[in-house]
Amino acid sequence: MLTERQLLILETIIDDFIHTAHPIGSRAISTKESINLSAATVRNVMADLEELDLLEKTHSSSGRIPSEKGYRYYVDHVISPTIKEREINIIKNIIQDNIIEFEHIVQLSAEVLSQLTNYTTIILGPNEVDATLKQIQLITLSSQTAVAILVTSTGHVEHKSIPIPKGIDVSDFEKMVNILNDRLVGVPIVNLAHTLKTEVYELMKKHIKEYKLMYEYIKSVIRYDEQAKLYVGGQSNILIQPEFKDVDKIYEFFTMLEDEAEIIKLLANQHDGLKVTIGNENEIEAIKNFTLITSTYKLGMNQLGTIALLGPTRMEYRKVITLLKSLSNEMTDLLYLTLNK
Amino acid sequence: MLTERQLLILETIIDDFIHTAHPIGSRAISTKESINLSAATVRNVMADLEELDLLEKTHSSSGRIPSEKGYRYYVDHVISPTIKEREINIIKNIIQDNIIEFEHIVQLSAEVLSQLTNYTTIILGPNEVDATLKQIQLITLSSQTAVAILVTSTGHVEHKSIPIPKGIDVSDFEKMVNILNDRLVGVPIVNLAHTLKTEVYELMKKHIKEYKLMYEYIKSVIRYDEQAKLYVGGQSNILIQPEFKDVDKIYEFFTMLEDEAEIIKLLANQHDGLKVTIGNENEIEAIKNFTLITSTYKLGMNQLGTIALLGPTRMEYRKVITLLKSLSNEMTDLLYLTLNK
DNA sequence: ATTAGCACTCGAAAGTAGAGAGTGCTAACA
DNA sequence: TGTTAGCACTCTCTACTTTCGAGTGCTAAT
Repeated sequence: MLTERQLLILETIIDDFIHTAHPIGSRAISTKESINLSAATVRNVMADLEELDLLEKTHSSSGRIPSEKGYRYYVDHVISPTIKEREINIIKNIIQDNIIEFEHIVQLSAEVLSQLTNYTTIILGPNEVDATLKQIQLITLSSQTAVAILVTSTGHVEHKSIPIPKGIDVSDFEKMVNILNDRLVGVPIVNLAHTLKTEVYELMKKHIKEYKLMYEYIKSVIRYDEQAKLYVGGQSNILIQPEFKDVDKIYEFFTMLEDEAEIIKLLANQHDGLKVTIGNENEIEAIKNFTLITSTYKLGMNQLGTIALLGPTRMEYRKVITLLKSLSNEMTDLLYLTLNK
Repeated sequence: MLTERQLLILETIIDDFIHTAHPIGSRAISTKESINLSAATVRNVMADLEELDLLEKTHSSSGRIPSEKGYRYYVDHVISPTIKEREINIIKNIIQDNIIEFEHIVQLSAEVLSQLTNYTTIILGPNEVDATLKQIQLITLSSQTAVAILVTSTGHVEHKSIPIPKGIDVSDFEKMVNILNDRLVGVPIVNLAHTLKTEVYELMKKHIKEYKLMYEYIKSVIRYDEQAKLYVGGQSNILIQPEFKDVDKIYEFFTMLEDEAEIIKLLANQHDGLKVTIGNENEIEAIKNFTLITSTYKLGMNQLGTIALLGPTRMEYRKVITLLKSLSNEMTDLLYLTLNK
């Protein structure tokens, strides 16, 4: 357990470093209003904190910077969320003024969040595992092309244009749509293929001429795109941070962001609530120099998605955590309001 | 008009510079197999080409680099598209193996193009000005929320989730959908609002209880999102280019890419066919250091979209132009095949 | 326990020197 | 007359050195 003095100095150093990105010396701390100690005394405390692995030096005679453990301590013990009403209101207003389209809200939130924080925002869109099929439609555009549209109970719309194989009679299409709507509506998205095989196939045999061909066709239609919607906002913000002087680092960062599969994996596994992962605590190699803060937003009992902020370990934790918490609450409320009443 | 020798040397210098990004000296040119001249002679020719503003020096005793005018000359006079079958086949195969969803094809093409060229690809999706409404649907998710789905004749699907205002009777919804499908199908997308007002409004008066409320509601539904689909691929590729040593430049570039409105403006105004815009020929300040190559792809008579490549003025023009031409042809063919037969 | 003083360390910035690539010009050559 | 070899000159790039200052740890005094 740290003494009060140690805690005060640790906090002051981290706060300072978060804003300057330069190592903090003992003199700079001792001149602070809140601290009535000489530089020498501060040096002693700093040495203690270094002994505890909460601070580091970049070289033998440099000032101190926080270690990852230091940040962790700071996040766990020091931060008392000071709510910045102004910024939260910005988000509230923007969201409420734009109740138009669900996915639009998510995107917008990402942008606003990124602007307010100057970090990169990643939003993993609604996870549809619990959704059921609300309606399915096949619309023929020409004798050779059709558009398939699937609507889920959560209001998500999936569509594909697919060429109609030769041999399938257009008149069979309507029959088919009726059968599908009769049998598949209400079925969980993830079970569609299975239900098609067990329940619908026999029916098709009776009513559809080229039922084998049609079956293969429908199978490809309902193959639900597992791929979650990913939205990344404010990528360029990361370039403002002074730790990105190096083009190699920038390249690494952007390449990482382009690997959607990896990011989805990263975000999909987050548990409920807010989580801060600092530096090497991250499992993915490419972001071991970053801090990732994730927060989930929900609809009723079903987890829907994840909002994340990605920035240097030197992050404005206080501000960011407050904002993120408030945003995911706001979105949860809003989605609940929009979709569930 | 340039002499044959001048042309040869200009071409050789540009070719070289495109790959090395370093100023080219006279000796380097004279040792080339294709050139049987001494360095001194080459120097004389180079001085002539500089006089013509086709080459530049970075400082008084440096080698030469192409000027923007030089690139322009190179693009207009020198390039004889040497088709790289291998790369074109890569694109062909990828496109043909994935005839699933129209927008998917566009995205995929952007990715492949970016990988093959190492530049940033921007694709401006289908411009739907000539499309007509194929079908409209309103699906109620709950007593308070509905999803509206619009399908166009080109197979484009637009959807929105919209809260149902209090006062609208759910039973009126079906009537409404019937009226809409009866009267709006076949109407050009851009005229929907007008037709709704002139033709549908009167009908609504007769059949719908809260027709005023419903009218406002439907109006918001059919407000077609003009916003074209923009897809940017391979952003990080630009970082490979040696001219991007400078973080400021990188920042400028990415900020520009994030300004979608600006980019859409840039690409939407392109005429048919392939167009190369070098450096200061670009109207937008932020890309005056870049070359933009655009190519349109079409469906029948209607222009559909624009594919663009953005890279340093030192660009592999030969390769890029060939690829882009072939890709837009390929996409034109494919879309024609998919949507129009 | 706290602080002032001091010698020491290290990195960042500025200055210096030399090497190398390239040019333009002149004079010789085919 | 067009081409080439030779040479002095220019400018950048790199490596090395020097200097400066911020910061530390230790010791001794308060």
